Amino acid sequence: MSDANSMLAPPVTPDIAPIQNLPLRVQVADRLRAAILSGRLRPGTGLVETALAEQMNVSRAPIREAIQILENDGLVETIAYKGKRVKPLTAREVAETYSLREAFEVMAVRRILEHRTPVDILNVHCEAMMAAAEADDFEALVGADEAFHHSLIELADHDLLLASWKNLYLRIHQIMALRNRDERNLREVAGNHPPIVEALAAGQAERAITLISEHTRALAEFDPASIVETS
Amino acid sequence: MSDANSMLAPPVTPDIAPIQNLPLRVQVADRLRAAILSGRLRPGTGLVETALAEQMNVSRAPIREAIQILENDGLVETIAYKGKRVKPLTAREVAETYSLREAFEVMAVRRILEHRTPVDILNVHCEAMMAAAEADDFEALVGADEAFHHSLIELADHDLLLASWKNLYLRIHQIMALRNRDERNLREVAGNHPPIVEALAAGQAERAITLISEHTRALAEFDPASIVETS
DNA sequence: AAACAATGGATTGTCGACATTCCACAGTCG
DNA sequence: CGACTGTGGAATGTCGACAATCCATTGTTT
Repeated sequence: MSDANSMLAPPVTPDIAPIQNLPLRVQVADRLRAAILSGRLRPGTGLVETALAEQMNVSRAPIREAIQILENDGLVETIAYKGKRVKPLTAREVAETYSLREAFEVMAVRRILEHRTPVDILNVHCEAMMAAAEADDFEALVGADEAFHHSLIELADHDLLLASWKNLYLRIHQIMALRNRDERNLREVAGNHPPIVEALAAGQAERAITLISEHTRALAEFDPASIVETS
Repeated sequence: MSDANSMLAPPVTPDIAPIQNLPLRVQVADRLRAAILSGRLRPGTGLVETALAEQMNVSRAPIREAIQILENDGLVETIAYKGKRVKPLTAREVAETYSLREAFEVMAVRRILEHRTPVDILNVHCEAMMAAAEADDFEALVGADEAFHHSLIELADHDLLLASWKNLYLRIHQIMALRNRDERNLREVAGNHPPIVEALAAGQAERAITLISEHTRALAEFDPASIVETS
């Protein structure tokens, strides 16, 4: 039986997948977050603990904790003794979200240039975007775009910046899911990425910062008004 | 009885002060936060729910929620089924905290200049700092410094930036409480503020950005190594 | 003696029940 | 009619008890 290796060979048998036992609050939070980010739970929707608990067949405790997690994500707000609801999105918040994102991405670019970090990996994502645009695969295009920017922030080698950016990007996910996405414009904007990589690789600070700044602003200007909720 | 005014006159009677009934979790969170920010609860200290519940004479539920609030503040971390503890501070985290703060303050300065926002209010805090320095009142000096920067961010008129800055400043509080503060240097640094206000008032963009950037970096360079925890 | 299994303590995770608070709606008094 | 009062429902807030998990330590087997 002790055939050859002393270490356990990774059992790649697909049958018995790695059984994951996450706390209920995490499972609940993940589900609710996905629902919010996909737009299925629209801003303003009330979240009632007892109802959710019954629907998901768990007690209220994990529901409460899950909702608090989403509150930390900035996706839900609580009004004491009254109720919790998906945080409404005002036009102002949307604008602020994008402007803060711009600041984060500019900061990342600055750090990449200061440290002369290699940026080859960004080309991979650029190519993925091109391929997605060719294949008319809109979802893949959006995914590659996020991967590009995520990598950009990661290259800045700044954990706190990365965490802040991720948190902010949650809301960007939500915004993108809610508005009528104009596929043509987005496809245009996709073409902005390669020049950014070029400027970074060439160490052209001013140009890189200007490009990333304008790129982020372009993303913000799709339709900043189609989100506002009244109820 | 209906003496003169139709509206209820504000009963300034000091006897019956506005009784405030905050949720227990908030009271608990406030207390714990104060303890952490003041350095009484040092990084690495374990937080045991049952112990805290008994000490504070409440059940575990509000304790759990309070700790989760502190987790959102970035002051506490949880290891599932094992324990919760005050988040240890690494030298890297301290450096990242200050560099992100710099980015926030620079962003605020940029916005203030773009909108030509009047900055008179900042002079008030500058004067308060001078007075505190004269009177050798260290606590007041620190307080006025925070008030200055808080006002600076507020003038940027960007709610999301303000919220992010406040959250970040929590950790700066903690850091300042933990390290051996060098009063002389801080008093020197205090003198940096008036030129910033001047540059802002004069609309000198480059100068203002450079000044606020250098000022923030100076704050970071007190003693970036006296914090690290091992336990 | 070394490796493995089991047991116990400590801590968090989850549950169901009860308490508190707020709001809206009715009811009453002027 | 208008304003105040009270009552009910609905939601969150809090509680105490039990379950699940991890880790260290002990015991056992080879």
